[in-house]
Amino acid sequence: MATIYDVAELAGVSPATVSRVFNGTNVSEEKVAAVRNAAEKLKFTPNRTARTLRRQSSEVIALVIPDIENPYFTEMARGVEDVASEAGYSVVLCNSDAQVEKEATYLRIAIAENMSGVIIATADERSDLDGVLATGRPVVAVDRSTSYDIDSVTMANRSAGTSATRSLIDAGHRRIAYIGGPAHIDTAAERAAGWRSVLASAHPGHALDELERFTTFRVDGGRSAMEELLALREPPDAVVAGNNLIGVGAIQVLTEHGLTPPEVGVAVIGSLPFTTLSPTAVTVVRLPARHMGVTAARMLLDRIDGDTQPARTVVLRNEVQPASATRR
Amino acid sequence: MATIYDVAELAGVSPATVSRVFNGTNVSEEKVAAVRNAAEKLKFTPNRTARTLRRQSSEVIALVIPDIENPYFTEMARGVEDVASEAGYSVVLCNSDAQVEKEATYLRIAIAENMSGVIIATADERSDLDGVLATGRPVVAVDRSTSYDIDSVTMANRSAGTSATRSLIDAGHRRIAYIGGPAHIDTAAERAAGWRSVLASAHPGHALDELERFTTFRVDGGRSAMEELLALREPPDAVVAGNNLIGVGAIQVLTEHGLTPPEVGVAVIGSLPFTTLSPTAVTVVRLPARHMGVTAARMLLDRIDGDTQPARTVVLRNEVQPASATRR
DNA sequence: ATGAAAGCGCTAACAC
DNA sequence: GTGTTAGCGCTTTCAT
Repeated sequence: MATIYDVAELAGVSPATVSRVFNGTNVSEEKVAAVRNAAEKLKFTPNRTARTLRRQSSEVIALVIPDIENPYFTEMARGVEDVASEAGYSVVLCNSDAQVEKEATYLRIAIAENMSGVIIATADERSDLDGVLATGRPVVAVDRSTSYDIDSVTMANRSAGTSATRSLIDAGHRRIAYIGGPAHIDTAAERAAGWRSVLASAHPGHALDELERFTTFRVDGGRSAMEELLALREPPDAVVAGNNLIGVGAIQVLTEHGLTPPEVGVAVIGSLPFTTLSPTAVTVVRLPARHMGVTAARMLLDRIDGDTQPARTVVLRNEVQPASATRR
Repeated sequence: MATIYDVAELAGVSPATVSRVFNGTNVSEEKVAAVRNAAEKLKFTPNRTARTLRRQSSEVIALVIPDIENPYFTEMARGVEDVASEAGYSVVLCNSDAQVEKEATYLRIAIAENMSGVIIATADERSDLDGVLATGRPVVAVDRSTSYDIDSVTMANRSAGTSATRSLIDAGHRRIAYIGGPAHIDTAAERAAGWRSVLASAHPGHALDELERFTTFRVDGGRSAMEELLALREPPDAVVAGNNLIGVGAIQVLTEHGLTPPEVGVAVIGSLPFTTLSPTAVTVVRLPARHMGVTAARMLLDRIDGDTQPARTVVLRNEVQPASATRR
């Protein structure tokens, strides 16, 4: 690989001049031309590692998410990527697999590679951001909030829970269960709280506990919880799914039991990825995944550019698409 | 951030010794202890950028895929990631969006960042690997083959096409259409060829052209092609979908027209991601996405370790799951 | 506007 | 086994 020294020699200038040409500072027209020419001839690509070492920062941001196979997060990733690459940054996708240890490893890498910032959907409430923050790098939390005083982009989780539940009530359902992600993740807890509050006021005095299930944010979680609910002496006549994958699992189980929605009512918090269901059968509370990614990326870039205002918290709205609505 | 010099000073040794401790070469027990101690105290993390610059290679591999939102590719990514991280490598996921230009940008970054290798599902037959290959970095092609003489992992695409089509014939369908990805992508062409050959021998003399559709490997591609097919004066009674997303799109349209499978027969090449359909309604030819990623990663690591044998071509088998089979 | 030179943090000869 | 030292390729003062 050619270096700036090779280019400098061929162009008859100093390495510093070559560097300047590639960084857009004051160089005379002729020299610029000479350098570009030489660079072309040698197929020169500036070595980013060297630049990063020298500059102590690289145009790379880390996006740490708990499940790369969940379309919700890949959609978010697209949002991040679009904004970032527009600004000349690359995005490194890191899959923490919802494990704090893996997450920690990736954060360490982000530091060690001099990345300029991190956008993270934390694995857990035990996620440790001390290390990154100590280096002064900006960190933006997405999807889930943290106990740190940092920028965060979340959405109206509680209201997502209430909207989903209400649409089921409006459709005439009475015994409405909730299946959500791990109770210790704030999004899951908030959505459950929304469900609970609606039911509490609709049917005061009814016991809700046996209708509430906390599981993983994955298809198998939705499946097993739905099986449990169906095995109840008095099964629910509707269910709120706490995220897209839980929704898929729940619907799978219902279908297998011959209870295809809307026979049993289903409201999903999150878009049904690649659904093949009739769009009228299920209520969907669409989450602003992409928008979230876009917003987080913008905030992070601001910080990278030196913005020092107090930590901002952005809460995005959701969009309910009741079971009766027409497609798109 | 602390450097090896800081650690060296605190531990009372030379920087070289610190480096040795972190790279597992011969150092006396006491010094190892002293260094680890000092490192701990200073919260020292080796700076990878510097190491990379010095070593001229980094423990990062690039995985370039055309659609990060397609579960097929994320599943593959998981396979790559698992093998890579086991071996101490990180994986950078790059989304080419099926555009040769974006792909080229990422390949340039891979070079400029001294990454040690690339696994790529090319965007196109015009994909240009000259640059990376010229640097001597190993490149492994996955999913799609290339015109370069490099390791590649693909699967039995033609036979996937024939299996899918046969299962439809076995189920009693006669007028079987095919919707596939862009004709210039080899996987799409091969799968179509499989379909064509089965029909040609089953119904010799029948015209196939009007039943064959090439579109994008995305949901909207499947949707529009299915709409076209249904608009035919003599619509098909079954369809082979060339990939998972096309399958989703086709099934969506069929459902919207009240033709829920198996009313119209559907065979999908690729797993239906997060399907909520009854598993008995649709034939699925499962593709070894994860296995493909695993294999490619192993091959790449071999090459990184200096393996110089001639380029290998691995073709993986698929697994047919006919419409009547039970789940999982 | 341009060049000389120092140095980012690490590793790998090379000496001892 | 351990220290000394010379770079890896780039950017950035500081002179000129």
